[in-house]
Amino acid sequence: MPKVSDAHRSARREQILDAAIRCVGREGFHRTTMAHVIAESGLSSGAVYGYFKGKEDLIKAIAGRALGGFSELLSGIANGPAPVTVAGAVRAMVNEVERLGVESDGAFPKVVMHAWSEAARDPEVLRIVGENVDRVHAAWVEVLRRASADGNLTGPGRDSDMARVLIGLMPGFVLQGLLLGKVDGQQYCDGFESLTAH
Amino acid sequence: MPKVSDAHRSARREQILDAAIRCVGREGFHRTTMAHVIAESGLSSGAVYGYFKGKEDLIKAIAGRALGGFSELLSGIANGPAPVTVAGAVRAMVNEVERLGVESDGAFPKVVMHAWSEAARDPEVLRIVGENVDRVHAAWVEVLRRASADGNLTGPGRDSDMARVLIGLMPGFVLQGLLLGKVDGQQYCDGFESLTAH
Amino acid sequence: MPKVSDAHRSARREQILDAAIRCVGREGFHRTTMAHVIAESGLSSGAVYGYFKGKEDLIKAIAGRALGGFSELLSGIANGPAPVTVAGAVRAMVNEVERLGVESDGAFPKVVMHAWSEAARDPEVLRIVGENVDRVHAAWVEVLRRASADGNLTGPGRDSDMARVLIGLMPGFVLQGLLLGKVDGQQYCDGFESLTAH
Amino acid sequence: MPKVSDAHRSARREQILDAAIRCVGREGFHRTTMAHVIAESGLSSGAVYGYFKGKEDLIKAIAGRALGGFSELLSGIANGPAPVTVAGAVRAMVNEVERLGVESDGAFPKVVMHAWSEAARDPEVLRIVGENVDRVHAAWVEVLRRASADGNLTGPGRDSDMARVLIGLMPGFVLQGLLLGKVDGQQYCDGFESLTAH
DNA sequence: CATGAATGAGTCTTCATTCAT
DNA sequence: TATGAATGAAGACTCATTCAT
Repeated sequence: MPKVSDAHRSARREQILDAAIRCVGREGFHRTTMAHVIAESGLSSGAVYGYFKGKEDLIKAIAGRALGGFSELLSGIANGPAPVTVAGAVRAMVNEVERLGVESDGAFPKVVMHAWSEAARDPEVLRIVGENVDRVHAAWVEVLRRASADGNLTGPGRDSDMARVLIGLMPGFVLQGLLLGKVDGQQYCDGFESLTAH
Repeated sequence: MPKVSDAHRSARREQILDAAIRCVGREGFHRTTMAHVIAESGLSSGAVYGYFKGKEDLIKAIAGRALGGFSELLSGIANGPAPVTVAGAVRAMVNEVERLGVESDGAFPKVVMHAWSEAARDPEVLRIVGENVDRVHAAWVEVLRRASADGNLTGPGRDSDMARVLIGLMPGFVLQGLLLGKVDGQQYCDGFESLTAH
Repeated sequence: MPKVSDAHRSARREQILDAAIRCVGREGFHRTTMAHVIAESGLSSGAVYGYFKGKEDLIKAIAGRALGGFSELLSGIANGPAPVTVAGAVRAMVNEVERLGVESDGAFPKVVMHAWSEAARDPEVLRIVGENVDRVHAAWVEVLRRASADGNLTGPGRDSDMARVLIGLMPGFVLQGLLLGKVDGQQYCDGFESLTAH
Repeated sequence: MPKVSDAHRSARREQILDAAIRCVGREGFHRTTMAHVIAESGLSSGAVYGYFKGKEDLIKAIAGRALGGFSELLSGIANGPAPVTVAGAVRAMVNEVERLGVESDGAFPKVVMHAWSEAARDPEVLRIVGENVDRVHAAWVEVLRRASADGNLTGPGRDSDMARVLIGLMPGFVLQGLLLGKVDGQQYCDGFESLTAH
């Protein structure tokens, strides 16, 4: 089938990437074999290699996706119409993690965890994940400034440092969700509010 | 009766485990081969297999170690002589992470990350890591109670929920330390204090 | 009746064959992939397969070309107007090898070498190359007879045996040209004359 | 079986190399698969890879062997007790080629051909084969000088140039032996003598 | 007719584990 | 007990060829 449209090519790439994400959610990057991905995608090995140069390429593509939307989410809040509180933004972040987890049938938090682990050994993945985290950091800083402007963050303190801690809430939540089956997002947010609003 | 003393056996086990941790710090669990561990330990393959049943056994032993001392650290604070604040305990935890990182020549945070990732796919590792996290959770609850008793935690809120968030500070710190080279522990603590003490 | 003229078909075949020869000159028969040939020819895979049944067919076509013109060259000398000497014919052969090497940008001697190597394992190629060599042998016999008739070959000896040796001068020259960068044709001819005319 | 003697290791290497040579004699370098070599050697894949780094390593080892003994043969003649003639040395060379062909059950000339072909595309093999040819060239020069000293080579001419031609007699003989089933060594030598002693 | 995406058998290579010495 | 050579089941990737469009 020659002369395939760009849309078709791009749909095929997604198809493979989705299959790969399901596999990685089950087995991690290194126990996922190309044969698994190939079978899960419903394509032939040759076809998969036509869309991704190899396993590393696939891993990098997955890592790039793993933390895709969070900076947008936070930026959206920071620049949205509603008054902004830090606790509210945390709640939105936690809700998004839970939503993605359900949507992906549990794969999302595992894939994210594997991506972080992979970043610890592969400089390319490190760069990709690091850039994502930088974007999220910038978005948290925006949120903090807006919260401050809205009068909901009265104390002193460098936004950059606080943003670091706020970023850390996600790995903390994801990890515990993974380890303990299901950490209740509501309770996590309550815990955060209790700590910050005593 | 064994020909070698238990102390000798135990020292050999440590020797292998230390070698394996260095390897895993470099390459992760699945890219670390038994040949790497064998070479790094300076023993023969037969010898290594005399102390560990196989690679899985080694992985589980590493995972068991990865988060070993934190519950004791926090319990010590909770039951220590000095007045306790949450921020102070966070500071102690962050210091400990930094100390272990330096002591292990950078391997510690990476190994921890790999252990969490592995917990996402291996139920055995999940159990081991989960138990560790449970102990840390219990220790944070102790810290919170003591801080409350010392009059340093005035607000309402369930200790259990707050402990979840406090646990989460470690993955957050470890991850960012990994991704961004070196997150300054001092700034991380400052950020936490700013968020909580506005 | 074909929609494209025979001349067009034939030109396309040449185009593909030339591309394939360049590829084989670079990588040999077995490391040259059809994808290489397709890219080098500027056609589509379907087009290439329209002109050649497959890779084997292409290999045989190249092998058939590799030693094409030498029997004609020698026959031409044997039946030409000028007085014939063996040394002169050798010189003509060496010149032709050098000319083809330059013309093909270095591909010719390599392709010839690969064709001989392939003849050692593929009976079809063996037949093709063997027939070529037989023709060259017959042409050398013609040359020897003419040289004899011209009074330039005085000794006894079976023409057939001498022709075998004379054929061998080409592989010897091609091989050394390949291995040693560039064997000077002049010196090679001088060496031959020195050996034969002491 | 640990602690194997060097002799054992070296015997195993030979065992693998011999198996590989038989395979290459049948199928050439690139159609010989590692699986063929492994089966022919009677060892496991892991064992073969314990003695050779990979297929390339095996190819280079074979190429290094292909033309091993000829410089020694010629040097031996040049420095031997008997009076030396060029024709006699050619006869010895031809006999050696025939002997090796018989000894290897026909593999030798084919492997040599494949090695030359491979030298045309792999710089490493080129170096190995080129060094061998250089040694043979030096040995032919020795032969020519000795023949001269013995009064059996009366004409002028540069030894180096004549040696080039004499080297070329081998590829010529090997190739024709391959292409035409069996070129008679006796007749080849007769042809050479007729050409040089008219 | 031409195109080039898709196929899938076939290759090289690795590595956890065993066991004869 | 200690050794390390040997095993062989996977695993990642390639490439000649086909055929739907």
